[in-house]
Formats: sequence, structure tokens, C-alpha cells
Amino acid sequence: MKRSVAIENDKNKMRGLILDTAMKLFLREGYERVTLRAIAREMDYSPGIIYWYFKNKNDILFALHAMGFEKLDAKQQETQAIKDPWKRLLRSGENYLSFALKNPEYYDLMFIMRGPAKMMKENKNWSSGLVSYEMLKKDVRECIKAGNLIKTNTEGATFAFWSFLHGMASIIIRERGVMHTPKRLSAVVKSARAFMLESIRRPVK
Amino acid sequence: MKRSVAIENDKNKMRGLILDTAMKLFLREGYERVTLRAIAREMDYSPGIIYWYFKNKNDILFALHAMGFEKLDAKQQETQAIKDPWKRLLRSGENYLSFALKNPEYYDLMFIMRGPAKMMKENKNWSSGLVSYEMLKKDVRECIKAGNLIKTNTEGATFAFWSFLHGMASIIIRERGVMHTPKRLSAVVKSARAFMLESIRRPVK
Amino acid sequence: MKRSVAIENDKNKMRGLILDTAMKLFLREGYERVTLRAIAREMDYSPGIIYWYFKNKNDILFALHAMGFEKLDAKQQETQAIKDPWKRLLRSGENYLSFALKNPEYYDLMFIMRGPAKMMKENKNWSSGLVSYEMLKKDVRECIKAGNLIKTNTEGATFAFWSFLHGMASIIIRERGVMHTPKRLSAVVKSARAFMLESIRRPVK
Amino acid sequence: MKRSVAIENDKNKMRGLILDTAMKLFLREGYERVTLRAIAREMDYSPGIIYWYFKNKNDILFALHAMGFEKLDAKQQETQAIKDPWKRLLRSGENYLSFALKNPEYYDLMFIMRGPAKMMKENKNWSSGLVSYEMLKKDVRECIKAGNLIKTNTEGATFAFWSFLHGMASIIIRERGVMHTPKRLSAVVKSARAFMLESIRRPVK
DNA sequence: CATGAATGAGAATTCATTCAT
DNA sequence: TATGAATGAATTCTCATTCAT
Repeated sequence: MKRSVAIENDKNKMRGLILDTAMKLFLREGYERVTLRAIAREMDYSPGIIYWYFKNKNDILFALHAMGFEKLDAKQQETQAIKDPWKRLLRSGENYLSFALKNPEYYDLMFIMRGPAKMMKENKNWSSGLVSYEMLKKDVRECIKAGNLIKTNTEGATFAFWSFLHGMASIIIRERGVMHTPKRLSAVVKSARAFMLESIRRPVK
Repeated sequence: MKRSVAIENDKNKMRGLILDTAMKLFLREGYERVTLRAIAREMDYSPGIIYWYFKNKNDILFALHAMGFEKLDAKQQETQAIKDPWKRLLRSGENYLSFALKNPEYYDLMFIMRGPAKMMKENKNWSSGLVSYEMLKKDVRECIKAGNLIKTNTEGATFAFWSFLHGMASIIIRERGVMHTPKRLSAVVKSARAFMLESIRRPVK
Repeated sequence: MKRSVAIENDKNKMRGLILDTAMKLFLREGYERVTLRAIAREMDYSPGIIYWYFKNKNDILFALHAMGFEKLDAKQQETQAIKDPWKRLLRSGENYLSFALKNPEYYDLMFIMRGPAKMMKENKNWSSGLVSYEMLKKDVRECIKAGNLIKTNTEGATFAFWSFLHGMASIIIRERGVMHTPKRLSAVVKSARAFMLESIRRPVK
Repeated sequence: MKRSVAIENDKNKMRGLILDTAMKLFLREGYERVTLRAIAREMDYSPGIIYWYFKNKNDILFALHAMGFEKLDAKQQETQAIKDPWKRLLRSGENYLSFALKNPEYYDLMFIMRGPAKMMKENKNWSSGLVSYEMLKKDVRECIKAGNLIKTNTEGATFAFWSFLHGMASIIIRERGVMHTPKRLSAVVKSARAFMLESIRRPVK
């Protein structure tokens, strides 16, 4: 038993190495540069070996994609300990954005890249994303109920909130914030968040 | 001189044909199907000739990118006729979103795709985007001055406004709104806009 | 017009070169060694160019296959000038065997190799073979009518005749006649034919 | 000694398993599907282990080839009990054809495939085939002596007889009898044999 | 004996790009 | 201007084979 565990670990280690390398290339060179050969070259292994650990190229993408959602979900789960709905919503947004900016490759894969979108349709495996989204919706609903947000359609408010966050994240990740220097950009993002939160917040009577 | 003008015109005509064809393929088959061979085949020309009109494949992308900004700028310019700053801001947002959804390939090229971002850095040619952004900033400033928005840092508010719009546009274009059916999605988008506008608007005293 | 003809000729010349090279490799190395790369290497061209002249690898096989049948048909057509049915049958058999031994690669492709059999089923393109077979059947029928062969089922006699010839051809081509030295083998084949013809021939009364 | 015998037996058992599996794949999936990996997978062993029992892939083919000849020889040996040479020849032919059609993969390996032919030359190991062929020759000689066949060169007659049988077998196995439906084909084969036997048989005075 | 892991070579195919004509 | 032809490098993937453990 121990032996098989050890073997599993080795296998996982190699899978991890492959995934990390793939991610590195994603980040460094963009999607279309993530070829099996490139991964293998970077790892100093032969291309063939990758097929020992993954069925094919898409399988790698898919694993990465799933890992990203697991990471984000875990992070978001923590917010659920916060009792006050408005504070919870704040923290959830903070978390989301910080996840995006600290893991731009994952975020790109999860929310921007074309490839995975195709994949998800085929594999019907969008469940990962849904969990997080449902949680956000619940938070928004409670904020409305508590009077922190205007009385409105929950779906719409949720989508608006998400869109705002995703907009900032994807502008930065896809380097469209070039009207500001990188330094200033992060200050602007802070201002933007402050503006938005102050604007949408309603005083609880 | 006349002759060279005629030549220039012919050259422009051919460039136009190439660009239109490239765009058609983008639209019809997606990014990865836009190969030089495909463009040439579609035009009934040989692949080689494209190099007489464009330096390389990226050059075509870049031209398309510039065209996109010209289109958007022209559309946004029209809003400047509106006197009331809040109404102008509203219309500008509407315009932006409708441009994105009616020209998803252009929007993708302009604000999402990786290739152009790289290009822009190299070519230092981001001027196109700036014009629109400056206009938006001016509108936001006037709204703040007029009391339609809370007193706040203009840059932040502008960035927030844009982020919200871009978020919605890119979620739709990159097919991440799968938690809603396509039909419902457009209703949700409307709700989201309504929520956002109502939330951020301040009554003018 | 002349120009397009010249171009066509060039194209045909290259196609011919590819087909000849493929055939050479078939002969020298066997089916599974006929790779596009090998053909290209042998021709001192790059692998890619082959796709300028053929859709894919199978397309080459198919062209070769069709050419083989054209060659054989042409040769067999000539025998139809012979009036006496027995002499015609003799000559037809001679032709068949000499075609097989002079063009072993073609014969192999046409009557032995597995690949083409698959192809033929898919393409329903077995017509080529049928023409020759029908001709043989007609000859056999006339021989029976004329009394050169025993009164019997035509289909059976035709199949028997063909089987005998094909048997000899394929034993030689696939090198199963190793119980005789190559020199002796051709003498034995002659004896075998003589034995067979003398045995099956019936005197015309 | 006992121990080494036991080991030998185990070794033989494993060799047998490998050969059976290889044959199963031949039969089920065709030649090109017989990869070492496939054999190993089918056996639930790792690919590497096969090299403990066989030098390489070709070695497996060769063993299979030898087994085929052993099977055929055993079957043909039985005919030797028949006293009448013509009846013996008949039965021998019947046996041969039925072996071919019941064990097409073996027959293919033994008499059609290219690989083994190459092997045989290298290994000088054609003895297997010779035994059967010598037996056939003996039978033919006795038929000539007995007056069942025309007075003729024995080698030629033997080769003719074998060619006829091999022709039918290989036409069927390599699927070149497509001018007839599978059903009709077997009837045609019967007719062909009847025609041939009746034609070559001479009345014993 | 047997395995997991790894290699290296090779397969078909596609593409951006070049260039003589 | 425009083309046909060609290249070279890339792609994903498969396989026989080897070897430390």
C-alpha cells in the first residue's frame, strides 16, 4: 500500500511539473505557444512522455482549468464565515480581484481564453464556475434584503457586480490599461473600487 | 502624380479586400482559422501576393485593430452633440456595449486578444484607444461636476465605468455567461445596466 | 493557353515524380515504409510540397492503384484482336503474368496489399478491376463454347484460371518460391503453365 | 534440474500467452494494430516484459509464423494415411484450402505478409515450409506415376497445383474477390475447384 | 520476473513565408 | 502585380525499445 502511494505521489509530482510548466508557458508566451513540445522542452523531457501522464493536450488544459476553479472556490468559501452581508460581499470582491491578479494565468484560462470555452461546452463541465457564482448571488441577495443595495432584480445586480470585477481583472491581464503606467494603474483600480462601492452602497436604516 | 495616386488607390482597394476577407473569416470561422492561405483562397488570389500589401500576418491583424478603433471612435463622436452630461454618459455606454455586441470580432481584437496587445507595445500605437478613453473621462468629469455622480477621483470613476461595460462585453463575447441561456442573458444584461445606473446616479440638487 | 498547358505539364511531371518515387519505395522497402517523408527525402524535396500535388497519402496510393489498372487494361485490350478464343485466352494469361512480373509493385498494390482493399471498399472504386475480369470471363465462355475447355460453369472456370495465375504471381512477388533458386523458379513457372494448359485443354472436335 | 524445467515451463507459458494475444489482435484488429503496447495492454502486463521472452517484435511474428507451419504440417501429415494417390492429393488440397480459410491470419503470415519473407531470408529458416511442399511433390509424383495426371515434369505440376490453391486462398484473404458477393464467392470457389480437378484428372487405364 | 518511466525517432499534416518567373 | 512552387519548422501523437529499480 505504501508503495502504491509512493508511486501515486511520483505520478502526481510529474503531473504537477507538467501542469506548472504549461502554466508558465501560458503566462510567458500565451495560449498558442503552449505546445506539447514546448512544455517538454522546458521541462527537459521528451515530448512523448507527456502522454504517460495526460491523454492529450486538451486534457492538460482541462486539468489546469479545474485546478483554477478549485483554488478560487476554496478562497471564496472562507468568506462565508463573515456574518454581515455587506462585509461579506466586500471581501468576496476583494478576494476575486486579488485571485485574478495573483494568478493571472489561471484567471485567463478560467474566464478569458477561447480554448476552454469550447472545452466546457463539449464536456458540459461548467459546474466548477457555477458554485462560485451561486455563492455570489446569495451574498447579493442578502445585501439587497439587508438594504445595503437598492431593491432590484438579484440576477441583474449579481451580473453587474461580477462584470465590474471581471472588467478590471481582464483589462489588466490582457494589458489594455496602457493609458496608465503600471504603478498608477493599481492606484486607479483602488479608486475605481472605492467609487463603485460607495456609489452602490445604500445606508441601512 | 496622377499615376501614383491611381496606384495608391488600387493598392488601397486590394488592402481593403484582404482586410475584409480576413474579417469575414474571423467572424465565420474564428481566430485560429484565419490563415494567410485561407484568406488568399477566399479571395481567389495566391498566398504570396498578400505580402505585397502587408508585411506579415500580424500586420493584417494590426490594420484590422486600427479599423476597429476608427469605427468605435466615429460612433462615440456622435454622442458629443448631447448637451446633458448624464444623458451623454448614458448614450456613450449604450453605444459602447452595442458596438461590442454587434462587432464581437472587432471588439475581441481591440480589447481582448493577446496578439494586438503585444503589437501595441512594439508599435507604441495605442493612440487609437486613447481618444475614446479621453472622451469618456471628460464625460465622467462633467457628470461629477454636475452632481450626477458622487464627488470622487475622476480617473477612478472613469475606469470603473469602463470596467463594468467591458466586463459585460467580454463575458458575453468569450462565452462565460453560460449560467444563463442566451435569451435570458440579454435580459440579465439589461437588468445589470439598470441596476448599475440607478445605483451610481445621484440626484442633481 | 500554351502557358496553362505548360503548367499542367510541369504539374504532371512532378506528380509523376512523386508517384514513381512512391513506387520505388514500395518495391524496395514495402508498404509500411512508404511514408510521405521518405518519398520527399528520396526526391530531395521537403515533405510539405507533396500536399501541393496530392490531397494526402491515400490519394497517392489511390492514383498508383488506378494507374496500375489502366496499364493492365490497356495491355489486355490488345488481346481482343485475336480471333481464336483459345489463343486469346493463352495470350491473356501470358500478358497477365508478364505484367505481374514486370511490374511487381503495381501488381502488389492492385492485388495483394491490404491498404488498397480498404480504400476500394470506401471509394467503391473497384470498377477498374472489373473490366479486366469481365473480359477474361468472356474469353473463358467462348473457349467453353468452342470446346477448348470442358463444359462447365463459366464463373468457376474463370475464377480457377485467374486463381492459378494470381497464385504464381503472388508466390513470386511475395517471395514464397524459395524452395527453388530464382533461376530455376522461372523454369518451374514455365513448366507449371505448360502442365496447366495442357491439362485443361480439350481437343476441339 | 527440476527447477530449471519448471522455469522453462513458466517461460513457455508466458511465451504462449504473448503469442496467443498477438494472434488475437491480428485476428481482431489487423496487422497494423498489433503493437507491443497493445499486446501488453491486452495481457495486463507492461510492454517491457515482452522483451524478456522475445528479442523484439519481429521475433514474435516469426514464432507465430513457425506455429502456423506446425499446424498446417500436422494437418497434412494425416493425409499420408490415404493409400490412393489421387484421393490423397484431393484431400491434401482440401486441407490446405480449409486451413487457409479457417486461419486466415496464420495463412497471411505464412504465405502473404512481407515481414516474414524478409525474416526467413535472414534466419534461413524456411525449413518449415519445405516439409509440406515436399510432401505435396511426392503426392503429385505418385499421381503422375499412377496415371491420374498427364506425364509431365513433377516440379511444374506441383507448383501449378499449389499456385492454384494459393491463388484462391489469397484472393479471398486479401479481399480481391469483390466481383462476387461473399456468399456467391464460396460457391464460385467450389465450382473453380471442381472445374480444375475434373480438367486435370486423367482416367487411369 | 516485472514495472514504471523515459527516450528518440518517426508518422501525417499545416502554415507563414519566400522567391524566381 | 501576381503566381506557382517550394521550404522549413512547427504541430499532435504513436511506437519500439531500454533500463533502473
